[in-house]
Amino acid sequence: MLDSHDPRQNHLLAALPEAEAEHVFPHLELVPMPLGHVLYESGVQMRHAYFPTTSIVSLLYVMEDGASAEIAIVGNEGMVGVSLFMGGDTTPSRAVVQSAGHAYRLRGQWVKDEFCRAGPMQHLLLRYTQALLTQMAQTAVCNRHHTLDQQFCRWLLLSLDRLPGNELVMTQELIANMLGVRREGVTEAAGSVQKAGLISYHRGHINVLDRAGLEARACECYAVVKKEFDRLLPYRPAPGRTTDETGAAASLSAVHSAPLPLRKGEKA
Amino acid sequence: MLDSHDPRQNHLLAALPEAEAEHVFPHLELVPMPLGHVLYESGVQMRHAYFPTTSIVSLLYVMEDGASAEIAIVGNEGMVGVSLFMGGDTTPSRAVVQSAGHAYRLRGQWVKDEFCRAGPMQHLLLRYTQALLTQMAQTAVCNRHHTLDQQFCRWLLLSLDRLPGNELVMTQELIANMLGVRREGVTEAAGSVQKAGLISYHRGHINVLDRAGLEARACECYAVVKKEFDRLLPYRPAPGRTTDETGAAASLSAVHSAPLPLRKGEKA
DNA sequence: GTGTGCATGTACGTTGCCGCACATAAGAAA
DNA sequence: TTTCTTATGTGCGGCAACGTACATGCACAC
Repeated sequence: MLDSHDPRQNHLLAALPEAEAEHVFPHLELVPMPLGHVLYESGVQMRHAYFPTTSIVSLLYVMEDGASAEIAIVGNEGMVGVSLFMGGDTTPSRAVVQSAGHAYRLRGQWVKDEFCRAGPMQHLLLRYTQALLTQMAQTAVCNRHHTLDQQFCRWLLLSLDRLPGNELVMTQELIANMLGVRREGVTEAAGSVQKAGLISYHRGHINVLDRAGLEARACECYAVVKKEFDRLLPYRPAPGRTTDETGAAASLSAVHSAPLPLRKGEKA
Repeated sequence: MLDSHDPRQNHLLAALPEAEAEHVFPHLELVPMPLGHVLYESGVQMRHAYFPTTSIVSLLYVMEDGASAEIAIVGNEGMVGVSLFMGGDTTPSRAVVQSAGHAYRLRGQWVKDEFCRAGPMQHLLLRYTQALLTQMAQTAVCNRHHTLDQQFCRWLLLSLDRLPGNELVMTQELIANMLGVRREGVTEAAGSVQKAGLISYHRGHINVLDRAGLEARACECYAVVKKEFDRLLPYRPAPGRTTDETGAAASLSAVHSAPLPLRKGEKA
Protein backbone atom coordinates (compact mmCIF):
# COMPACT_ATOMS: atom_id res chain seq x y z
CA MET A 1 0.00 0.00 0.00
CA LEU A 2 1.35 3.34 -1.00
CA ASP A 3 2.09 5.94 1.59
CA SER A 4 2.17 8.69 -0.97
CA HIS A 5 -0.65 11.13 -1.02
CA ASP A 6 -1.64 13.60 -3.67
CA PRO A 7 -4.58 15.97 -3.76
CA ARG A 8 -5.17 14.89 -7.33
CA GLN A 9 -6.28 11.51 -6.07
CA ASN A 10 -9.49 13.39 -5.50
CA HIS A 11 -11.22 13.92 -8.80
CA LEU A 12 -12.56 17.34 -8.00
CA LEU A 13 -9.16 18.64 -7.01
CA ALA A 14 -7.61 16.94 -9.99
CA ALA A 15 -10.03 18.75 -12.22
CA LEU A 16 -8.78 22.19 -11.29
CA PRO A 17 -6.75 23.94 -13.95
CA GLU A 18 -3.12 24.42 -13.05
CA ALA A 19 -3.38 28.05 -12.07
CA GLU A 20 -6.27 27.36 -9.78
CA ALA A 21 -4.60 24.33 -8.29
CA GLU A 22 -1.58 26.39 -7.32
CA HIS A 23 -3.91 28.70 -5.53
CA VAL A 24 -5.86 26.01 -3.72
CA PHE A 25 -3.44 23.23 -2.90
CA PRO A 26 -1.31 25.10 -0.36
CA HIS A 27 -4.38 25.41 1.82
CA LEU A 28 -5.13 21.70 1.79
CA GLU A 29 -4.53 19.69 4.89
CA LEU A 30 -4.12 15.93 4.70
CA VAL A 31 -6.10 14.18 7.43
CA PRO A 32 -6.63 10.53 8.32
CA MET A 33 -10.22 9.34 8.21
CA PRO A 34 -10.75 6.60 10.78
CA LEU A 35 -13.76 4.34 10.44
CA GLY A 36 -16.82 5.76 12.13
CA HIS A 37 -15.43 9.25 12.53
CA VAL A 38 -18.19 11.86 12.39
CA LEU A 39 -17.19 14.78 10.20
CA TYR A 40 -20.23 16.78 11.10
CA GLU A 41 -23.40 16.34 13.02
CA SER A 42 -26.93 17.27 12.06
CA GLY A 43 -27.51 20.97 12.53
CA VAL A 44 -24.00 21.75 13.68
CA GLN A 45 -21.88 24.31 11.90
CA MET A 46 -19.19 22.55 9.92
CA ARG A 47 -15.63 23.77 10.07
CA HIS A 48 -14.08 22.12 7.07
CA ALA A 49 -14.87 20.76 3.69
CA TYR A 50 -13.38 17.33 3.04
CA PHE A 51 -12.07 15.95 -0.23
CA PRO A 52 -11.66 12.20 0.27
CA THR A 53 -8.88 10.42 -1.57
CA THR A 54 -8.79 6.89 -0.18
CA SER A 55 -11.76 7.05 2.15
CA ILE A 56 -15.52 6.97 1.80
CA VAL A 57 -17.95 9.13 3.68
CA SER A 58 -21.65 8.50 4.08
CA LEU A 59 -24.19 11.24 4.46
CA LEU A 60 -26.94 9.79 6.53
CA TYR A 61 -29.99 10.90 8.34
CA VAL A 62 -30.64 9.56 11.81
CA MET A 63 -34.24 9.54 12.90
CA GLU A 64 -35.66 10.28 16.29
CA ASP A 65 -35.99 6.59 17.08
CA GLY A 66 -32.40 5.94 16.10
CA ALA A 67 -33.07 4.33 12.75
CA SER A 68 -30.92 5.66 9.96
CA ALA A 69 -30.76 5.87 6.22
CA GLU A 70 -27.99 6.79 3.87
CA ILE A 71 -28.71 9.78 1.72
CA ALA A 72 -25.59 9.89 -0.36
CA ILE A 73 -22.11 8.51 -0.50
CA VAL A 74 -18.99 10.56 -1.09
CA GLY A 75 -15.57 9.28 -2.07
CA ASN A 76 -12.68 10.38 -4.18
CA GLU A 77 -15.06 11.78 -6.77
CA GLY A 78 -16.43 14.51 -4.56
CA MET A 79 -16.45 16.52 -1.40
CA VAL A 80 -18.22 16.64 1.92
CA GLY A 81 -19.73 19.91 3.03
CA VAL A 82 -21.55 21.46 0.10
CA SER A 83 -23.76 23.45 2.45
CA LEU A 84 -20.74 25.62 3.24
CA PHE A 85 -20.97 27.35 -0.09
CA MET A 86 -24.66 26.77 -0.66
CA GLY A 87 -25.27 29.21 2.13
CA GLY A 88 -26.87 27.10 4.80
CA ASP A 89 -23.75 26.21 6.79
CA THR A 90 -25.48 23.19 8.27
CA THR A 91 -27.66 20.33 7.11
CA PRO A 92 -30.04 18.01 8.95
CA SER A 93 -27.79 15.06 8.18
CA ARG A 94 -24.65 13.51 9.56
CA ALA A 95 -21.41 12.70 7.77
CA VAL A 96 -19.69 9.50 8.87
CA VAL A 97 -16.56 7.81 7.62
CA GLN A 98 -17.74 4.56 6.18
CA SER A 99 -14.43 3.28 4.89
CA ALA A 100 -11.20 4.34 6.53
CA GLY A 101 -8.54 6.18 4.58
CA HIS A 102 -7.45 9.75 4.02
CA ALA A 103 -8.85 13.01 2.83
CA TYR A 104 -7.73 16.56 2.23
CA ARG A 105 -9.62 19.29 3.92
CA LEU A 106 -10.08 23.02 3.59
CA ARG A 107 -11.20 25.47 6.21
CA GLY A 108 -14.86 26.34 5.81
CA GLN A 109 -14.35 30.05 5.47
CA TRP A 110 -11.71 29.47 2.87
CA VAL A 111 -14.11 27.39 0.82
CA LYS A 112 -16.70 30.14 0.98
CA ASP A 113 -14.24 32.77 -0.10
CA GLU A 114 -12.92 30.65 -2.90
CA PHE A 115 -16.44 29.89 -4.05
CA CYS A 116 -17.26 33.58 -4.17
CA ARG A 117 -14.36 34.25 -6.46
CA ALA A 118 -16.62 32.70 -9.08
CA GLY A 119 -13.75 30.90 -10.75
CA PRO A 120 -13.39 27.32 -11.98
CA MET A 121 -13.73 26.07 -8.44
CA GLN A 122 -17.23 27.49 -8.22
CA HIS A 123 -18.35 25.85 -11.43
CA LEU A 124 -16.85 22.60 -10.34
CA LEU A 125 -18.51 22.63 -6.95
CA LEU A 126 -21.87 23.52 -8.41
CA ARG A 127 -21.68 20.72 -10.88
CA TYR A 128 -20.72 18.34 -8.16
CA THR A 129 -23.67 19.52 -6.12
CA GLN A 130 -25.97 18.78 -8.97
CA ALA A 131 -24.54 15.30 -9.24
CA LEU A 132 -25.19 14.94 -5.54
CA LEU A 133 -28.77 16.00 -6.11
CA THR A 134 -29.14 13.22 -8.62
CA GLN A 135 -27.69 10.70 -6.24
CA MET A 136 -30.11 11.70 -3.51
CA ALA A 137 -33.05 11.64 -5.86
CA GLN A 138 -32.13 8.20 -7.06
CA THR A 139 -31.73 7.00 -3.51
CA ALA A 140 -35.28 8.07 -2.86
CA VAL A 141 -36.51 6.22 -5.93
CA CYS A 142 -34.50 3.14 -5.07
CA ASN A 143 -35.81 3.06 -1.53
CA ARG A 144 -39.31 3.18 -2.86
CA HIS A 145 -39.22 0.59 -5.58
CA HIS A 146 -36.32 -1.81 -5.47
CA THR A 147 -35.58 -4.94 -3.54
CA LEU A 148 -32.92 -5.16 -0.90
CA ASP A 149 -30.95 -7.42 -3.18
CA GLN A 150 -30.85 -4.79 -5.91
CA GLN A 151 -30.05 -2.04 -3.48
CA PHE A 152 -27.22 -4.04 -2.02
CA CYS A 153 -25.66 -4.39 -5.45
CA ARG A 154 -26.16 -0.73 -6.24
CA TRP A 155 -24.56 0.26 -2.97
CA LEU A 156 -21.64 -2.07 -3.52
CA LEU A 157 -20.98 -0.58 -6.94
CA LEU A 158 -21.27 3.00 -5.78
CA SER A 159 -18.80 2.32 -3.00
CA LEU A 160 -16.46 0.46 -5.28
CA ASP A 161 -16.40 3.33 -7.76
CA ARG A 162 -15.25 5.64 -5.03
CA LEU A 163 -12.30 3.61 -3.87
CA PRO A 164 -9.12 2.33 -5.44
CA GLY A 165 -8.98 -1.44 -5.80
CA ASN A 166 -11.89 -3.82 -5.73
CA GLU A 167 -12.04 -4.80 -2.11
CA LEU A 168 -14.35 -3.30 0.44
CA VAL A 169 -13.79 -3.53 4.16
CA MET A 170 -17.26 -3.41 5.54
CA THR A 171 -19.31 -5.45 7.97
CA GLN A 172 -22.86 -6.42 7.19
CA GLU A 173 -23.99 -4.54 10.25
CA LEU A 174 -22.57 -1.32 8.82
CA ILE A 175 -24.09 -1.89 5.42
CA ALA A 176 -27.43 -2.49 7.08
CA ASN A 177 -27.17 0.86 8.85
CA MET A 178 -26.38 2.59 5.61
CA LEU A 179 -29.21 1.02 3.71
CA GLY A 180 -31.54 1.43 6.62
CA VAL A 181 -32.46 -2.25 6.81
CA ARG A 182 -31.97 -5.15 9.18
CA ARG A 183 -28.58 -6.74 9.47
CA GLU A 184 -30.17 -10.11 8.70
CA GLY A 185 -31.48 -8.70 5.48
CA VAL A 186 -27.98 -7.83 4.36
CA THR A 187 -26.78 -11.29 5.38
CA GLU A 188 -29.37 -12.81 3.11
CA ALA A 189 -28.68 -10.50 0.18
CA ALA A 190 -24.93 -10.88 0.52
CA GLY A 191 -25.21 -14.63 0.78
CA SER A 192 -27.32 -14.78 -2.30
CA VAL A 193 -24.96 -12.56 -4.28
CA GLN A 194 -22.03 -14.63 -3.12
CA LYS A 195 -23.77 -17.83 -4.10
CA ALA A 196 -24.16 -16.32 -7.55
CA GLY A 197 -20.38 -15.99 -7.66
CA LEU A 198 -20.32 -12.21 -7.94
CA ILE A 199 -18.51 -11.50 -4.70
CA SER A 200 -16.64 -13.29 -1.99
CA TYR A 201 -17.49 -12.20 1.50
CA HIS A 202 -15.31 -13.03 4.43
CA ARG A 203 -15.72 -11.41 7.81
CA GLY A 204 -15.93 -7.83 6.79
CA HIS A 205 -13.95 -8.16 3.58
CA ILE A 206 -15.84 -8.06 0.33
CA ASN A 207 -14.07 -8.93 -2.86
CA VAL A 208 -15.82 -8.23 -6.08
CA LEU A 209 -15.33 -11.08 -8.50
CA ASP A 210 -17.73 -10.19 -11.26
CA ARG A 211 -18.39 -6.51 -11.65
CA ALA A 212 -20.49 -6.87 -14.77
CA GLY A 213 -22.61 -9.41 -12.99
CA LEU A 214 -23.17 -7.00 -10.14
CA GLU A 215 -24.21 -4.28 -12.52
CA ALA A 216 -26.68 -6.61 -14.14
CA ARG A 217 -28.11 -7.53 -10.77
CA ALA A 218 -28.34 -3.96 -9.51
CA CYS A 219 -31.29 -1.79 -10.38
CA GLU A 220 -31.14 0.94 -12.96
CA CYS A 221 -30.45 3.46 -10.21
CA TYR A 222 -26.76 2.71 -10.21
CA ALA A 223 -26.39 3.32 -13.91
CA VAL A 224 -28.41 6.53 -13.76
CA VAL A 225 -26.24 7.98 -11.03
CA LYS A 226 -23.01 6.89 -12.60
CA LYS A 227 -23.97 8.26 -15.97
CA GLU A 228 -24.92 11.57 -14.46
CA PHE A 229 -21.67 11.85 -12.54
CA ASP A 230 -19.73 11.06 -15.68
CA ARG A 231 -21.68 13.62 -17.62
CA LEU A 232 -21.31 16.39 -15.08
CA LEU A 233 -17.78 15.59 -13.94
CA PRO A 234 -16.00 13.74 -16.72
CA TYR A 235 -12.91 12.64 -14.86
CA ARG A 236 -9.93 11.85 -16.99
CA PRO A 237 -6.93 10.68 -15.04
CA ALA A 238 -3.66 12.13 -16.21
CA PRO A 239 -1.82 9.40 -18.11
CA GLY A 240 1.52 8.61 -16.55
CA ARG A 241 1.51 11.46 -14.10
CA THR A 242 0.74 11.61 -10.47
CA THR A 243 2.36 14.18 -8.27
CA ASP A 244 4.60 16.19 -10.51
CA GLU A 245 4.27 19.76 -11.49
CA THR A 246 3.72 19.63 -15.17
CA GLY A 247 0.21 20.80 -15.13
CA ALA A 248 -3.37 20.00 -15.46
CA ALA A 249 -3.67 17.18 -17.90
CA ALA A 250 -6.18 15.69 -15.56
CA SER A 251 -9.03 18.04 -16.01
CA LEU A 252 -12.67 18.48 -16.36
CA SER A 253 -12.97 19.97 -19.74
CA ALA A 254 -16.45 21.05 -18.88
CA VAL A 255 -15.21 23.38 -16.21
CA HIS A 256 -14.16 25.80 -18.85
CA SER A 257 -17.74 26.29 -19.90
CA ALA A 258 -17.78 23.82 -22.71
CA PRO A 259 -21.36 22.95 -23.59
CA LEU A 260 -22.46 19.69 -22.06
CA PRO A 261 -23.55 16.77 -24.13
CA LEU A 262 -27.28 16.32 -23.93
CA ARG A 263 -28.54 12.96 -23.04
CA LYS A 264 -31.58 12.03 -24.94
CA GLY A 265 -34.62 11.75 -22.78
CA GLU A 266 -37.12 9.01 -22.54
CA LYS A 267 -39.99 9.75 -24.76
CA ALA A 268 -42.98 11.38 -23.26
CA MET B 1 -60.81 32.97 -7.99
CA LEU B 2 -58.66 36.03 -8.33
CA ASP B 3 -57.49 37.10 -11.71
CA SER B 4 -54.78 39.31 -10.33
CA HIS B 5 -51.26 38.07 -10.50
CA ASP B 6 -48.10 39.32 -8.88
CA PRO B 7 -44.62 37.88 -9.06
CA ARG B 8 -44.35 38.40 -5.34
CA GLN B 9 -46.84 35.63 -4.81
CA ASN B 10 -43.75 33.53 -5.29
CA HIS B 11 -41.64 33.66 -2.18
CA LEU B 12 -38.33 33.61 -3.95
CA LEU B 13 -39.26 36.52 -6.15
CA ALA B 14 -40.78 38.31 -3.20
CA ALA B 15 -37.50 37.98 -1.38
CA LEU B 16 -35.54 40.01 -3.90
CA PRO B 17 -34.54 43.47 -2.75
CA GLU B 18 -36.25 46.26 -4.60
CA ALA B 19 -33.34 47.14 -6.85
CA GLU B 20 -32.94 43.55 -7.89
CA ALA B 21 -36.64 43.10 -8.40
CA GLU B 22 -36.76 46.01 -10.80
CA HIS B 23 -34.07 44.31 -12.77
CA VAL B 24 -35.66 40.90 -12.83
CA PHE B 25 -39.41 41.42 -13.00
CA PRO B 26 -39.57 42.90 -16.50
CA HIS B 27 -38.22 39.62 -17.82
CA LEU B 28 -40.87 37.52 -16.12
CA GLU B 29 -43.57 35.95 -18.21
CA LEU B 30 -46.81 34.84 -16.64
CA VAL B 31 -47.88 31.43 -17.87
CA PRO B 32 -50.81 29.15 -17.06
CA MET B 33 -49.89 25.77 -15.63
CA PRO B 34 -52.47 23.21 -16.68
CA LEU B 35 -52.70 19.97 -14.76
CA GLY B 36 -50.34 17.34 -16.09
CA HIS B 37 -48.29 19.74 -18.17
CA VAL B 38 -44.67 18.57 -18.45
CA LEU B 39 -42.26 21.46 -17.91
CA TYR B 40 -39.27 19.42 -18.79
CA GLU B 41 -38.46 15.85 -19.57
CA SER B 42 -35.65 13.70 -18.27
CA GLY B 43 -32.42 14.53 -20.03
CA VAL B 44 -33.87 17.26 -22.20
CA GLN B 45 -32.46 20.75 -22.17
CA MET B 46 -34.83 23.03 -20.31
CA ARG B 47 -35.69 26.39 -21.77
CA HIS B 48 -37.13 28.23 -18.82
CA ALA B 49 -37.04 28.39 -15.10
CA TYR B 50 -40.49 28.48 -13.50
CA PHE B 51 -41.55 30.32 -10.37
CA PRO B 52 -44.95 28.94 -9.39
CA THR B 53 -47.43 31.25 -7.73
CA THR B 54 -50.71 29.34 -7.56
CA SER B 55 -49.58 26.02 -8.97
CA ILE B 56 -47.62 23.05 -7.73
CA VAL B 57 -45.02 21.17 -9.70
CA SER B 58 -43.71 17.72 -8.92
CA LEU B 59 -40.23 16.58 -9.77
CA LEU B 60 -40.48 12.90 -10.37
CA TYR B 61 -38.40 10.11 -11.69
CA VAL B 62 -39.98 7.66 -14.06
CA MET B 63 -38.40 4.25 -14.17
CA GLU B 64 -37.85 2.02 -17.13
CA ASP B 65 -40.88 -0.06 -16.27
CA GLY B 66 -43.08 3.01 -16.01
CA ALA B 67 -43.26 3.17 -12.24
CA SER B 68 -42.61 6.58 -10.80
CA ALA B 69 -41.65 8.31 -7.62
CA GLU B 70 -41.76 11.90 -6.56
CA ILE B 71 -38.43 13.38 -5.69
CA ALA B 72 -39.48 16.83 -4.63
CA ILE B 73 -42.39 19.18 -4.76
CA VAL B 74 -42.19 22.82 -5.80
CA GLY B 75 -44.77 25.49 -5.21
CA ASN B 76 -44.88 29.17 -4.47
CA GLU B 77 -41.88 28.81 -2.19
CA GLY B 78 -39.44 27.89 -4.93
CA MET B 79 -38.52 27.43 -8.53
CA VAL B 80 -38.29 24.68 -11.09
CA GLY B 81 -35.07 24.31 -13.02
CA VAL B 82 -32.16 24.61 -10.63
CA SER B 83 -29.94 22.65 -12.98
CA LEU B 84 -29.91 25.70 -15.25
CA PHE B 85 -27.59 27.54 -12.94
CA MET B 86 -26.03 24.50 -11.34
CA GLY B 87 -24.37 23.87 -14.65
CA GLY B 88 -25.89 20.62 -15.78
CA ASP B 89 -28.69 22.03 -17.92
CA THR B 90 -30.63 18.81 -17.61
CA THR B 91 -31.60 16.32 -14.92
CA PRO B 92 -32.69 12.70 -15.07
CA SER B 93 -36.10 13.67 -13.72
CA ARG B 94 -39.33 15.05 -15.08
CA ALA B 95 -41.25 18.11 -13.93
CA VAL B 96 -45.03 17.80 -14.04
CA VAL B 97 -47.74 20.20 -12.97
CA GLN B 98 -49.47 18.50 -10.12
CA SER B 99 -51.94 21.22 -9.26
CA ALA B 100 -53.11 23.64 -11.91
CA GLY B 101 -52.52 27.36 -11.55
CA HIS B 102 -50.03 29.90 -12.75
CA ALA B 103 -46.34 30.55 -12.67
CA TYR B 104 -43.87 33.14 -13.84
CA ARG B 105 -41.03 32.01 -15.97
CA LEU B 106 -37.64 33.27 -17.07
CA ARG B 107 -35.66 32.28 -20.11
CA GLY B 108 -32.97 29.78 -19.23
CA GLN B 109 -30.11 31.82 -20.55
CA TRP B 110 -31.34 34.81 -18.65
CA VAL B 111 -31.31 32.83 -15.41
CA LYS B 112 -27.75 31.73 -16.05
CA ASP B 113 -26.62 35.27 -16.74
CA GLU B 114 -28.38 36.62 -13.71
CA PHE B 115 -26.88 33.89 -11.57
CA CYS B 116 -23.40 34.75 -12.79
CA ARG B 117 -23.83 38.34 -11.69
CA ALA B 118 -23.33 36.93 -8.20
CA GLY B 119 -25.92 39.22 -6.69
CA PRO B 120 -28.75 38.57 -4.24
CA MET B 121 -30.43 36.34 -6.78
CA GLN B 122 -27.50 33.95 -6.71
CA HIS B 123 -27.54 33.65 -2.97
CA LEU B 124 -31.24 33.14 -2.96
CA LEU B 125 -31.13 30.42 -5.57
CA LEU B 126 -28.31 28.62 -3.84
CA ARG B 127 -30.13 28.63 -0.57
CA TYR B 128 -33.23 27.36 -2.25
CA THR B 129 -31.20 24.60 -3.83
CA GLN B 130 -29.93 23.56 -0.47
CA ALA B 131 -33.48 23.43 0.83
CA LEU B 132 -34.30 21.27 -2.15
CA LEU B 133 -31.44 18.98 -1.23
CA THR B 134 -32.95 18.55 2.19
CA GLN B 135 -36.34 17.79 0.75
CA MET B 136 -34.90 15.10 -1.49
CA ALA B 137 -32.88 13.60 1.31
CA GLN B 138 -35.90 13.46 3.54
CA THR B 139 -37.93 11.88 0.78
CA ALA B 140 -35.36 9.13 0.61
CA VAL B 141 -35.52 8.59 4.35
CA CYS B 142 -39.28 8.64 4.36
CA ASN B 143 -39.51 6.12 1.56
CA ARG B 144 -37.30 3.83 3.52
CA HIS B 145 -38.84 3.95 6.95
CA HIS B 146 -42.34 5.33 7.12
CA THR B 147 -45.75 3.90 6.49
CA LEU B 148 -47.93 4.95 3.62
CA ASP B 149 -50.27 6.58 6.08
CA GLN B 150 -47.53 8.82 7.43
CA GLN B 151 -46.24 9.61 3.99
CA PHE B 152 -49.69 10.53 2.83
CA CYS B 153 -50.00 13.06 5.63
CA ARG B 154 -46.54 14.44 4.98
CA TRP B 155 -47.32 14.83 1.32
CA LEU B 156 -50.61 16.54 2.04
CA LEU B 157 -48.94 19.04 4.32
CA LEU B 158 -46.10 19.76 1.93
CA SER B 159 -48.60 20.41 -0.85
CA LEU B 160 -50.80 22.51 1.36
CA ASP B 161 -47.89 24.70 2.39
CA ARG B 162 -47.22 25.48 -1.23
CA LEU B 163 -50.70 26.62 -2.14
CA PRO B 164 -53.01 29.35 -0.99
CA GLY B 165 -56.11 28.12 0.79
CA ASN B 166 -56.58 24.73 2.38
CA GLU B 167 -58.16 22.78 -0.41
CA LEU B 168 -56.32 20.44 -2.71
CA VAL B 169 -57.68 19.32 -6.05
CA MET B 170 -56.10 15.97 -6.50
CA THR B 171 -57.30 12.49 -7.35
CA GLN B 172 -56.05 9.51 -5.43
CA GLU B 173 -54.67 8.09 -8.61
CA LEU B 174 -52.43 11.11 -8.97
CA ILE B 175 -51.29 11.02 -5.38
CA ALA B 176 -50.46 7.36 -5.81
CA ASN B 177 -48.26 8.19 -8.78
CA MET B 178 -46.47 10.84 -6.79
CA LEU B 179 -45.85 8.65 -3.80
CA GLY B 180 -44.99 5.71 -6.01
CA VAL B 181 -47.59 3.43 -4.48
CA ARG B 182 -50.80 1.72 -5.52
CA ARG B 183 -53.91 3.74 -5.96
CA GLU B 184 -55.71 1.42 -3.55
CA GLY B 185 -53.11 2.17 -0.94
CA VAL B 186 -53.94 5.84 -1.15
CA THR B 187 -57.63 5.05 -0.94
CA GLU B 188 -57.02 3.22 2.27
CA ALA B 189 -54.79 5.88 3.79
CA ALA B 190 -57.11 8.69 2.76
CA GLY B 191 -60.13 6.83 4.09
CA SER B 192 -58.43 6.27 7.38
CA VAL B 193 -57.36 9.90 7.69
CA GLN B 194 -60.85 11.01 6.78
CA LYS B 195 -62.36 8.69 9.37
CA ALA B 196 -60.11 10.35 11.89
CA GLY B 197 -61.76 13.63 10.96
CA LEU B 198 -58.62 15.31 9.69
CA ILE B 199 -59.71 15.78 6.10
CA SER B 200 -62.79 15.53 3.97
CA TYR B 201 -62.28 13.87 0.64
CA HIS B 202 -64.76 14.16 -2.15
CA ARG B 203 -63.99 13.11 -5.69
CA GLY B 204 -60.70 14.78 -6.12
CA HIS B 205 -61.26 17.56 -3.64
CA ILE B 206 -59.45 17.35 -0.36
CA ASN B 207 -60.34 19.74 2.40
CA VAL B 208 -58.09 19.87 5.40
CA LEU B 209 -60.14 20.10 8.56
CA ASP B 210 -57.52 19.58 11.22
CA ARG B 211 -54.07 20.68 10.26
CA ALA B 212 -52.52 20.04 13.64
CA GLY B 213 -53.95 16.56 13.59
CA LEU B 214 -52.35 15.93 10.24
CA GLU B 215 -49.00 17.12 11.50
CA ALA B 216 -49.26 14.80 14.46
CA ARG B 217 -50.07 11.91 12.17
CA ALA B 218 -47.30 12.65 9.69
CA CYS B 219 -43.79 11.44 10.28
CA GLU B 220 -41.00 13.71 11.44
CA CYS B 221 -39.94 14.18 7.84
CA TYR B 222 -42.46 16.92 7.26
CA ALA B 223 -41.27 18.96 10.21
CA VAL B 224 -37.63 18.53 9.26
CA VAL B 225 -38.20 19.79 5.75
CA LYS B 226 -40.40 22.65 6.82
CA LYS B 227 -37.96 23.75 9.46
CA GLU B 228 -35.12 23.70 7.01
CA PHE B 229 -37.04 25.73 4.44
CA ASP B 230 -37.93 28.26 7.10
CA ARG B 231 -34.36 28.47 8.23
CA LEU B 232 -32.88 28.88 4.78
CA LEU B 233 -35.65 30.99 3.27
CA PRO B 234 -37.42 32.84 6.04
CA TYR B 235 -40.42 34.13 4.16
CA ARG B 236 -42.25 37.00 5.77
CA PRO B 237 -45.42 37.98 3.96
CA ALA B 238 -46.15 41.65 3.85
CA PRO B 239 -48.73 42.41 6.52
CA GLY B 240 -52.07 43.52 5.11
CA ARG B 241 -51.05 43.29 1.50
CA THR B 242 -51.42 40.52 -0.95
CA THR B 243 -51.33 40.98 -4.65
CA ASP B 244 -51.27 44.70 -5.11
CA GLU B 245 -48.45 46.77 -6.42
CA THR B 246 -47.30 48.69 -3.44
CA GLY B 247 -43.99 47.08 -2.87
CA ALA B 248 -41.60 44.70 -1.35
CA ALA B 249 -42.26 44.40 2.33
CA ALA B 250 -42.06 40.69 1.88
CA SER B 251 -38.42 39.87 2.01
CA LEU B 252 -35.80 37.40 2.94
CA SER B 253 -33.64 39.22 5.39
CA ALA B 254 -30.90 36.71 4.92
CA VAL B 255 -30.35 37.77 1.37
CA HIS B 256 -29.30 41.23 2.33
CA SER B 257 -27.08 40.22 5.15
CA ALA B 258 -24.96 37.80 3.21
CA PRO B 259 -21.51 38.57 4.59
CA LEU B 260 -19.69 36.98 1.72
CA PRO B 261 -17.31 39.12 -0.31
CA LEU B 262 -18.37 39.25 -3.89
CA ARG B 263 -15.30 39.60 -5.98
CA LYS B 264 -15.61 38.50 -9.51
CA GLY B 265 -13.33 37.43 -12.27
CA GLU B 266 -9.68 37.17 -11.35
CA LYS B 267 -7.40 34.77 -13.08
CA ALA B 268 -8.60 32.13 -15.47
C1' DG C 1 -4.39 -24.42 23.95
C1' DT C 2 -8.92 -21.77 25.90
C1' DG C 3 -11.89 -18.20 26.31
C1' DT C 4 -14.15 -14.09 24.64
C1' DG C 5 -16.12 -11.06 21.36
C1' DC C 6 -17.61 -10.09 17.09
C1' DA C 7 -19.32 -11.34 12.45
C1' DT C 8 -22.35 -14.17 10.20
C1' DG C 9 -26.07 -17.57 9.36
C1' DT C 10 -30.88 -19.50 10.19
C1' DA C 11 -35.67 -19.84 11.54
C1' DC C 12 -40.53 -18.24 12.27
C1' DG C 13 -44.50 -15.59 12.94
C1' DT C 14 -46.04 -10.79 11.69
C1' DT C 15 -46.88 -6.78 8.87
C1' DG C 16 -47.36 -3.46 5.23
C1' DC C 17 -47.84 -3.15 0.73
C1' DC C 18 -48.52 -5.31 -3.88
C1' DG C 19 -51.22 -7.24 -7.77
C1' DC C 20 -55.46 -8.38 -9.18
C1' DA C 21 -60.33 -8.45 -9.54
C1' DC C 22 -64.42 -6.34 -8.78
C1' DA C 23 -68.12 -3.39 -6.74
C1' DT C 24 -70.08 1.00 -6.06
C1' DA C 25 -70.92 5.99 -6.80
C1' DA C 26 -70.81 10.59 -8.78
C1' DG C 27 -70.71 13.52 -12.46
C1' DA C 28 -70.93 14.13 -17.67
C1' DA C 29 -72.90 13.03 -21.97
C1' DA C 30 -76.40 10.89 -24.80
C1' DT D 1 -84.06 9.34 -18.43
C1' DT D 2 -80.01 6.11 -19.71
C1' DT D 3 -75.37 5.44 -20.62
C1' DC D 4 -70.56 6.25 -20.12
C1' DT D 5 -66.56 7.65 -17.84
C1' DT D 6 -64.10 8.63 -13.98
C1' DA D 7 -63.25 8.30 -8.97
C1' DT D 8 -63.40 5.66 -5.06
C1' DG D 9 -64.09 1.54 -2.01
C1' DT D 10 -63.31 -3.54 -0.86
C1' DG D 11 -61.59 -8.25 -0.66
C1' DC D 12 -58.00 -11.74 -1.02
C1' DG D 13 -53.72 -14.24 -1.92
C1' DG D 14 -48.79 -13.31 -2.14
C1' DC D 15 -44.32 -11.56 -0.93
C1' DA D 16 -40.51 -8.84 0.81
C1' DA D 17 -38.90 -7.19 4.76
C1' DC D 18 -39.50 -6.82 9.84
C1' DG D 19 -38.73 -8.11 14.82
C1' DT D 20 -37.08 -11.54 17.55
C1' DA D 21 -34.46 -15.26 19.06
C1' DC D 22 -30.84 -18.21 18.74
C1' DA D 23 -26.93 -20.92 16.51
C1' DT D 24 -22.46 -21.18 14.35
C1' DG D 25 -17.87 -19.83 13.39
C1' DC D 26 -13.67 -16.98 12.93
C1' DA D 27 -10.00 -14.34 15.17
C1' DC D 28 -7.50 -12.49 18.55
C1' DA D 29 -5.94 -12.17 23.47
C1' DC D 30 -4.40 -14.53 27.25
